[in-house]
Amino acid sequence: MKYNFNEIEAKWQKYWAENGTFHADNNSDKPKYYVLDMFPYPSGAGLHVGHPLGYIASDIYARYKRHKGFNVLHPQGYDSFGLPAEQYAIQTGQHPAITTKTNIKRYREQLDKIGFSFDWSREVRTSDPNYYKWTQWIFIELFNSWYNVETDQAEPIDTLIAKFEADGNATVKAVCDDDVTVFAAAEWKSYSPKEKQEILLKYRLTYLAETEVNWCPALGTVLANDEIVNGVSERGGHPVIRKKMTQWSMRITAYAQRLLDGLNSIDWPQALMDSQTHWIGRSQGAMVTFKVNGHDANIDVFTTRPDTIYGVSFMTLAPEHELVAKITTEDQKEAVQSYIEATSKRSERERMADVKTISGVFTGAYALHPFTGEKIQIWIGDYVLASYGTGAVMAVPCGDQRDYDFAKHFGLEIPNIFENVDISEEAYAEKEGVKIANSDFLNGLTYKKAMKTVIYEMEQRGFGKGKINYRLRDAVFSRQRYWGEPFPVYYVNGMPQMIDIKHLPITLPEVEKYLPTETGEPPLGNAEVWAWNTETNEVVSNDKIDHKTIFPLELNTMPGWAGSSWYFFRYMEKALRDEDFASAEALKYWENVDLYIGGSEHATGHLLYARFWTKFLKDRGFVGVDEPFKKLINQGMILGTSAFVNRIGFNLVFLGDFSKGKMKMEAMHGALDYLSDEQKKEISKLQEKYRMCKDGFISDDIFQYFKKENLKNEEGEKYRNTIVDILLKDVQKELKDIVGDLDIKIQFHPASRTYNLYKTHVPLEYVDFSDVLDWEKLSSNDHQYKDAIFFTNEENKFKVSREVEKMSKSKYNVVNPDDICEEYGADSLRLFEMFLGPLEQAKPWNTAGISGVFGFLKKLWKLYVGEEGVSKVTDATPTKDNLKTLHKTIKKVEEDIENFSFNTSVSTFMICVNELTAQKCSSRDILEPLTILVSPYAPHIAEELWERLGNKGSIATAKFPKFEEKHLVESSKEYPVSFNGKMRFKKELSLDLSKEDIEKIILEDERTQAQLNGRTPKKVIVVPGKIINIVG
RNA sequence: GCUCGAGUGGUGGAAUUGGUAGACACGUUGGACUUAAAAUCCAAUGGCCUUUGGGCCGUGCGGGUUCAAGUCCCGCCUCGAGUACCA
Repeated sequence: MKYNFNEIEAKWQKYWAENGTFHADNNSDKPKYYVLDMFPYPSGAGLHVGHPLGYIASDIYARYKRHKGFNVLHPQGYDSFGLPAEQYAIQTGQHPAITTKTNIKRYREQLDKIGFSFDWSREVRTSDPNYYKWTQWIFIELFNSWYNVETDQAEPIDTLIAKFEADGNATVKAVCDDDVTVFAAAEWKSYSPKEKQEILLKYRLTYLAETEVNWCPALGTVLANDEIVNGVSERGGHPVIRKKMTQWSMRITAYAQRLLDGLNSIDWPQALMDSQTHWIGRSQGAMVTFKVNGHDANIDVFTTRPDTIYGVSFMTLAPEHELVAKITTEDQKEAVQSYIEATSKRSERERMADVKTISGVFTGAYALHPFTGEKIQIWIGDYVLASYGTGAVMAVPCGDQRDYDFAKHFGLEIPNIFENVDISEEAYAEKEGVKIANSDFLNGLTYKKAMKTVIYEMEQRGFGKGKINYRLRDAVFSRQRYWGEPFPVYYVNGMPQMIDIKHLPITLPEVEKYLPTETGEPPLGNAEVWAWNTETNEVVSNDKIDHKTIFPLELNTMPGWAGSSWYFFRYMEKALRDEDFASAEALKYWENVDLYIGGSEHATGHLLYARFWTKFLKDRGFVGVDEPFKKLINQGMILGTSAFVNRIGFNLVFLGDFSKGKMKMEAMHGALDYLSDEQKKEISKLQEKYRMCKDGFISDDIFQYFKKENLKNEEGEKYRNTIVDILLKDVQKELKDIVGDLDIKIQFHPASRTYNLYKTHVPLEYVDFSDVLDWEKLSSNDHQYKDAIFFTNEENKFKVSREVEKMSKSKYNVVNPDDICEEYGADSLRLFEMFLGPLEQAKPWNTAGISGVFGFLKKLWKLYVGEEGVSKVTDATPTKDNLKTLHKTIKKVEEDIENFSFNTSVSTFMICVNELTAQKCSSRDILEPLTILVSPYAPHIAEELWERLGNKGSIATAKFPKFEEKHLVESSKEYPVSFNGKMRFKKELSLDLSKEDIEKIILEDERTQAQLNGRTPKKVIVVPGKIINIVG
């Protein structure tokens, strides 16, 4: 009987769904294990073969853990808020909720076909109001919290208010805005409620503040730092400018150190931890205050090298620095003004691309060196970033290359404060290996000692102190978008008010248009019913706003990362609840995610924010763990193999182009005068047509030849003319149909001597395995190729060229898993995706190899099932070889799964089945355990064979076979015998033999004698059980 | 520029603590079965030489350590990923 995968897979998928086979239990005697995938964004394009790679890996692990006796939680859901749904809505007017629902349905169908062991009963959708109710709840809790530095954790805001009431804020150690002023308890009590709220906002973990944000005009929204790549938006690649706006922010900086420390307790890829470490960017140094000469103003600078303070010869401020306007002298005003204007015009990207150009301007003002009291010039320059540190630097040109270059460029002094160091060419930026000189009390000290000494001195004298600075910025939390979580916030007198938790969720209002309003407000500005009635506690129509009991609601929505920052906790509960996001028992039982699999692109976004929220929830006692994901694996991207056609483009123009006034009269012989208007029109059409189809496509083999030989040489010229001739012939023929015998010549424009070569993606469906393009089908189906000319090779075939790149719709290189499931089955797809290579590695998709795993499954099937569907399995006692094969496989597969080396276990299965087939093994004692081994990888066929073996119910929790060493114990070994490290022959020897015995036997072997050819070996190395090496 | 990772047959990739390089597949070639195709099975398959015994070369390049190096050390080259004036 044939291996009928379609039938088997449908049967078992139905069985699993009907029996709830993979529903996890929150009470169990078994140890728990939580396996999670990064949940997908349900895009309109559906799943491609790259998506399931990580899901297959985690599914194998989840199924393996079930066999190993764990109570496994393996949920799945959808990150269903987001930009693409909204942009689709803008284009089509379709409500994002509807497109999202459609997309989710499609995703679910595709996922189900692959046979994942997901517990769908716990499904999460971030756009579901019953889910985002709790996202809103977390936001409120963040608002109602502050970060106490003394206890090093978040606390309810009430404890802060209590401190204010008792002692004012002087003794409070909190992470807060820089601009808080000191007040006493009495003052606090005298403040109006509004003043109190304004002060508290500076302490809250989520706060509303006017800050410089990344504004993306094209997307009409602000973006967080991690959403910007190379100075442009991650989505769409639009320019981003800096703009001052009032926005919600998350005080993630309060957690900088804990986010850094936490990395030591988790098992994540080094590269990922490195990028988080770098993103957080801890640097240790000092904050130093410089007085501005003649002004009542100070410039604070952060430096990692306070030891070089005597090398300071000027200061540089960012052009945006707030003091610039104040301190600039009358003489320099114009120069400074025009410099600031020039830099502000440059986009972030331009500034980054152009790091070599040194620019800056002197403000005319001077600072006073805190130790020497010397006057030092204050400059502005755009190499100083407003967003890092204090936006100002103390320039030490002898010790910092940027300061050095700046000083050189503007002819500033470069004092040397290092012993025996040449700074005539470049700065000396090393910390170690040098002693400080010309620095008063620091002379002769090394870096470490000088640091300690100078910080101590500065603290004593009161103009500086040791400080740790982080690169990490607070995260902007507002988005000017429609399709996101609405804030549970309304405004009274411009002050934000939280809606009481018991009235959540505040659901997204209906709007007519999803674009921002004309006044620049977010799309929620289009909502007509978007005001909060504080008496009835409901959302009411905007026209009722009276600012007494009915107030306007927040118009921004939350960013994409809000819903994904806590979803892993939601899965711990069986269903959505009214009273909490998950019960305390469920949270306690499941703790955190044991294994998390997903892409590395979330390194500084999702994975950082999720850690931040988890730590916050832990501080406030809502969850019991400090880190959300214990172990994390990044799956590599599956790349698509795109197909290109090479295009050679000529400028095909009529001599005498009367429509463009480019006529060459001598070529015309006045012939045009005889043309009727009708004919002129026809000729115009013809021109238009051939302007449109000025392309010749060249088969790749010919193209490669020309690339090598160049079209300009003689051979190339000949070919070029051939193309031209073919084109010409067509044009002439058509022209003749119009003008009859009139003498109108068609030629190529002189410009056609130049030609362009370029590539165009073609859909993969027109290309076969041997890269041959069905160009006839392509040109008849695809309008843009309708009039194209394809130049084929000698065999009259057209070959495309190939390139490996990221799968995307626009590149026509997307491969859909449904087709594979249909043709080879889900088990083949699963095995094949694993067999492609190591999980973490990026790899191109190439379907050619799928027949290998498919063939394996057929062989596996044939081991159990005979021609007529009769079971081949017998109760025969397994042979020694049978047992050896089985146990070898158990050992390897177990090791491989534990090491996430799924590709090698697929080969192990192949070897095992090949061997058992050769051994004609039919023994149940071998085949039954083998079924369990295969089950995590190819669950459908495993279930079917398990049933055919006479077992009742699912194989899912069958006990993983136990490896027994005794079956692998050998009495002899075929030793490789090497001479000077090169293997020459093999000899079967008993493992009982001593080193001496082995040496003796080997030296007596005639092949050894032949190799030695009379020489005496200098040395004989015998590693028992491994190798023999003879030197000499 | 900096940080990290990777370079192995025609292709994807194996190779435990330094111990038989190329497992397992794909592809290719030849063969069996078949009217034919598909499917299946068998054999060969790193390169070069060969008197058919075998020999030489071979894991990006150049050195080194070692009885033994894809694996360890030093210096380069190439590719990929991340990051980008971080004071």
